[in-house]
Amino acid sequence: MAVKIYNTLSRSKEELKPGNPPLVTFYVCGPTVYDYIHIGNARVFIIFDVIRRYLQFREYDVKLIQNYTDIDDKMINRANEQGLTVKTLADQFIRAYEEDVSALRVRPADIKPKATEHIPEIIELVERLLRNGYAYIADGDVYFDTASYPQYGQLTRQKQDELLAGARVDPGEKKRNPLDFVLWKKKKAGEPAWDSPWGEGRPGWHIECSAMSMHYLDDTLDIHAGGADLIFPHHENEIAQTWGADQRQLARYWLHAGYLNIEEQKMSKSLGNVLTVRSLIKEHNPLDLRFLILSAHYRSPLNFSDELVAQSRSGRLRLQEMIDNLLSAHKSAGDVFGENEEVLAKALKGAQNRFTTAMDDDFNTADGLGALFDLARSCNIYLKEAYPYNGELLDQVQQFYGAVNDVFEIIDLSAPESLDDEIAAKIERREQARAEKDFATADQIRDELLNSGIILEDTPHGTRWKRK
RNA sequence: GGCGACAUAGCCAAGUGGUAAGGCAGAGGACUGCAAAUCCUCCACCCCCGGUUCGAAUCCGGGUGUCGCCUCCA
Repeated sequence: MAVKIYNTLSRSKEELKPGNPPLVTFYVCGPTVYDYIHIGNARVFIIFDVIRRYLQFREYDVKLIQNYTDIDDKMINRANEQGLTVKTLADQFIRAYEEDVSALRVRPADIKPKATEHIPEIIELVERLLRNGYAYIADGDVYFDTASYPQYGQLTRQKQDELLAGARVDPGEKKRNPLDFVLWKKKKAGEPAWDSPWGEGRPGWHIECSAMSMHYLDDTLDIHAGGADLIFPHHENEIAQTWGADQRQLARYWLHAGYLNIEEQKMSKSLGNVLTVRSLIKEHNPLDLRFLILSAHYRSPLNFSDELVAQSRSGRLRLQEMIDNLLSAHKSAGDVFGENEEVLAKALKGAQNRFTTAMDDDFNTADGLGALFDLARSCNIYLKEAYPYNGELLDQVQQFYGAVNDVFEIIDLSAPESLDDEIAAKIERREQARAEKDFATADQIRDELLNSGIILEDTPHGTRWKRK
């Protein structure tokens, strides 16, 4: 069995065949750090985080690069608005990005390059493009000459003349052809700039990803990923640049995450419905947000609303509850192995297979979740029917959820904390009262504990507690 | 105008030829001193019309609808 991924370039699912297995080189287009990230951005970073983790689960050695775009028009405009230097703005929002994304349990990339720290590589790449005849200089700007690259449009699946129909040239640009795009932008007054063979200026947006991925990985990338809106022009342009420089493809597999809508509407500033991660994590558990994002296939459009977060939370808590029960069941585990154990062992095996099959098939996280819920039911039945429990089997189930959670990270697997003596004594006293059928006292203690955030649940095998 | 995606129960959603996973919500029941949790049962003629096939949610054709890209955008 192999991992299959949908390649935007071929518009079909392909078996993942990395250039140098078990290494998988993986480049994700990172944020332009001019503002806080929103939930749409978060979807992209979460899903590629999960894909990265799944590849690791499948024992690939993943090397993840994710850049920061810290110089471009948006950066300059925002810095001017706020009276900051571009550098200060970038530092501020790189920090904010890292805080937000870490709250969402997205693990940091292995390499996090910044455009401004790779100007020499960018200049070198532009020079190569000029040398190879894929670019031209126009009054201090350098443009990629799309006419010199007949395959231009391959990722978008559009012929150049078709693309041309909607293209537009900004006043002040000196392109030969509307499809041409800027590689190096001549300095305007008050803008940050670097010296180059073509005079002072700064890199165009698309060139940085090509330059940095070529710098850190001198071979074709295995996977290049980003949001669906990056297909054109960003990724199309990256492909063209890399080919122009080296006559090779930038990446083998192109992955694109679908859009996230807010209440059925596109998120946009004009609609005023941009939801930042920063504000969302104040009211929602980040694990609920992860669960919501994983509940749909990553290429499908996904809607976002408070109701959907609530649905996700209820479902997620069902898994969390089961895990909590599982952890506390260990206390009374033995080593009997009978019919109940057989049933659960079989369910475990089924879930393991189904999870891997689902995820192997272009990262079908929704089906993967289905596998987790099916097993959860089997576990609940086991915990109800079989007693004493089989410790080894419980371990195996727990390990599976641990491994899977290492990919999805939607539940909290930390060992139950211990109670302080005072509370433990209260629980003890309540047990005593219940044994004597003094339910008034028992209920009073339960209420007391509830007020201090402890929920009690009576099971046939003793009383369990959990935090509210 | 060009290119493309999608349409499955109240809601979310999987399922690419063999009589519809899973979750949320809802109804009934079991368990419980009560509660919580849990379990059991119930809840879909897969947008429409044709076609291919022994057999289609799944393939083909034609509709209808929603959305996206072609312009900065995750």
